[in-house]
Amino acid sequence: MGASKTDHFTEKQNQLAAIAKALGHPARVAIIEYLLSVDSCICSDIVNVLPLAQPTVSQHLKELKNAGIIKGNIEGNAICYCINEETLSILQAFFAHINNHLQIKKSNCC
Amino acid sequence: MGASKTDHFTEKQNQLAAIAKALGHPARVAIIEYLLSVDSCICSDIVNVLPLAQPTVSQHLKELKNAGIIKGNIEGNAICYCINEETLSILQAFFAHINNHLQIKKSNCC
DNA sequence: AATCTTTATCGTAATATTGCAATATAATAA
DNA sequence: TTATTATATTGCAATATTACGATAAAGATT
Repeated sequence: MGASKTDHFTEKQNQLAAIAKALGHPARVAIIEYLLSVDSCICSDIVNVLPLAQPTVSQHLKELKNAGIIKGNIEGNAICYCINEETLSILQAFFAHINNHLQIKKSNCC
Repeated sequence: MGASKTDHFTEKQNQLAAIAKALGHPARVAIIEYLLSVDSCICSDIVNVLPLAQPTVSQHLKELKNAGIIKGNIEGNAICYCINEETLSILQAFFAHINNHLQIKKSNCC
């Protein structure tokens, strides 16, 4: 088929997968890292930083925005992008949950 | 094109993206959650738990294994899968890094 | 107004992913 | 040996992703 069977999974599972998926491209990781490295969150030169054409960068930004990982405000001529902590905290909570379980189990069969 | 331009990004960025990508499917999130819920890591019935055909589950397990998120040992007739903490800790470190930077900045322009 | 700058959208080609039936492999049980 | 059980592989169809040139949209500058 090609389409994921999202209906058969829980909302939480789909939500986690969607966030992880949005981070699942080096360009989008690079965008996040760049947003972190810049003092302000005005990022009008993000295209010049990435080794990709402007429409491609725009597409990646759109996906990060759709996943709720970044927020974008119109700031005159440019767009002001910054990281949405709330969304990333969902993934963080997932990892905390994993760690918690692994510590309880400590099953070293592998 | 369709292929990601991995050459133009750092190894770290590609590594983070690969791990996130592997988690970027609800079935694979469900597999991780199931591995956590089971006391032992002998998971011979993982196919019955997921709403997908056996070859599809096998494919998802392969991807998690390729990304280093799970480890699998042959255990007689079945396969013993369990979570690889090391790999997930890479993503955790990334999030810790993000949080650290966001706390330093506290730029609320969005 | 005319131009520049920045970002978004459209269209399209190349490639990747998802899912499953059919089949293969390999260890166990009868 | 002949099932049985558990997992992997192959092949293929449907769909999604990635990338970019061309073009559009919208505010800023001259």
